[in-house]
Amino acid sequence: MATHPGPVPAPTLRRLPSYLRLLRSWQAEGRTGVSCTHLADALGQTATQVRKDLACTGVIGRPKVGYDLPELAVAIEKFLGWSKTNEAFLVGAGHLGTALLSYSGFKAHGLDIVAAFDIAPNPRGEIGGKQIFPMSKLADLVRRMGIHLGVLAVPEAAAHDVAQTMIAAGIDAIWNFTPARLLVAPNIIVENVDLAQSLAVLSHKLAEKRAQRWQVAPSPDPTHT
Amino acid sequence: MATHPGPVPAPTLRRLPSYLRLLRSWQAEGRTGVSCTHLADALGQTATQVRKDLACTGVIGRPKVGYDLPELAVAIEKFLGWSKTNEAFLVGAGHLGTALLSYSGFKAHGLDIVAAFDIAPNPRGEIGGKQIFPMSKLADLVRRMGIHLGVLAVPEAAAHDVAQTMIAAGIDAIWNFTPARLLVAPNIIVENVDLAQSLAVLSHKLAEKRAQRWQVAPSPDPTHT
DNA sequence: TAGATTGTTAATCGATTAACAATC
DNA sequence: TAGATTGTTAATCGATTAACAATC
Repeated sequence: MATHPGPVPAPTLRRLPSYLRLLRSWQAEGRTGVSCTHLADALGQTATQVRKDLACTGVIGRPKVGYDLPELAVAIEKFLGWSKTNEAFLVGAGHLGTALLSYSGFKAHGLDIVAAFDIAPNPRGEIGGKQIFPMSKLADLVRRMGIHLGVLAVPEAAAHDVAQTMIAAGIDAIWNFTPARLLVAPNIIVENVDLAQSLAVLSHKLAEKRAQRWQVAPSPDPTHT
Repeated sequence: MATHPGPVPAPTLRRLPSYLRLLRSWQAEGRTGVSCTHLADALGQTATQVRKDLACTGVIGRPKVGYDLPELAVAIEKFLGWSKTNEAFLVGAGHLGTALLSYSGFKAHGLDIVAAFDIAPNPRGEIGGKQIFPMSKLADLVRRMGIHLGVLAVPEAAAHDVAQTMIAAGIDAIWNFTPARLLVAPNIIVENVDLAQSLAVLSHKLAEKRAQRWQVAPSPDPTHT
């Protein structure tokens, strides 16, 4: 490991999945090597940034040649913590919970939702091959199965109470799909999937575009008259 | 408007929804005024940052008093483009599409999904009160209803083709829930909801925590022996 | 009034980009 | 070899934080 570790910038962490995704798709096409320029071109970024981002994985590239593709892919996965599987419990088997339970792509990202909980579990008791338990069983099963991660997909009004229940049972980290901002102890990890944030960016851009459309016609450019 | 506009930093844009959310909840409790300190304390940020973020709304606060709460809330909504409703079509009425169609919270954020499309529309033809049409009707309805925004919730493999179909039909902006990175013309707005990115942050933190746990016991601190 | 809070300018911090020697 | 690409250091850029005069 050439570079001393140090804390990895959050933007780097958020870009790594896109590199990995591309590497895996190229690997499927039979490629065995890759350079920063390849990655940068495909993602609309600079080669320097890609190179710096990849440094945190500890993989050493060779001048003129680039990186060994499979080695790099494995190193990114390892760095992200995707080579070890995190078993998780999901709470809230509504529409969104059902979608998350049914999505098969998480296992490639080190996530395995092993069971779900709901105040009113569906009588058939199963979604996407995962069993649905009543909330009353949560604490006991968290302990017995040594679960550290909870996926929160309940209605907003229940978010805080359910999060407290999860934490009391021993859950360490919460992937929060509700709009609620959870107030938790500093040793608890919370990662919010905030659709409002995403909508803010999207609709502000849309509003700007709308404004531009109206601005073009009204005032004819004086330099051309 | 005291400050000249200029482009708003993206981080500011992403923080505005959290201010608005808090303001609305305080408004429901009957408060009528608010200071940057209140907001900052509640959100674990600095008052200076809140003040600078709010500047883009054009609302003027009064020293010692703070801001008029309803005025500020309305101004943020206006700035984000949430006071005008964007009508959208959703494509892909699977589990995730169903969840998005059924969620009632989007209307507060200027989004109204008015209909959905699928290659194999459910025979009952309706989810969350929204009609489901076959894909073949998409282009015609986009034009007739003047739709600018598409919500993409199809399987990854179909993402690119469906996006092209949307754009060809006249859609301007895509809220992309698939893991695919869409290659589109620069005038098309794409906002990705990237769960892999979110999982990267989450599982890297979990991996770090796991590593810390093992590092504590093995090497006893030499300064205490 | 005095103290709290504003708007804004200057200083700091962190991340991105550019430059470049080393090298396969 | 010559040219492309690496790892790393320095320069730039942008966002956050600190400082402070103005003021209700």
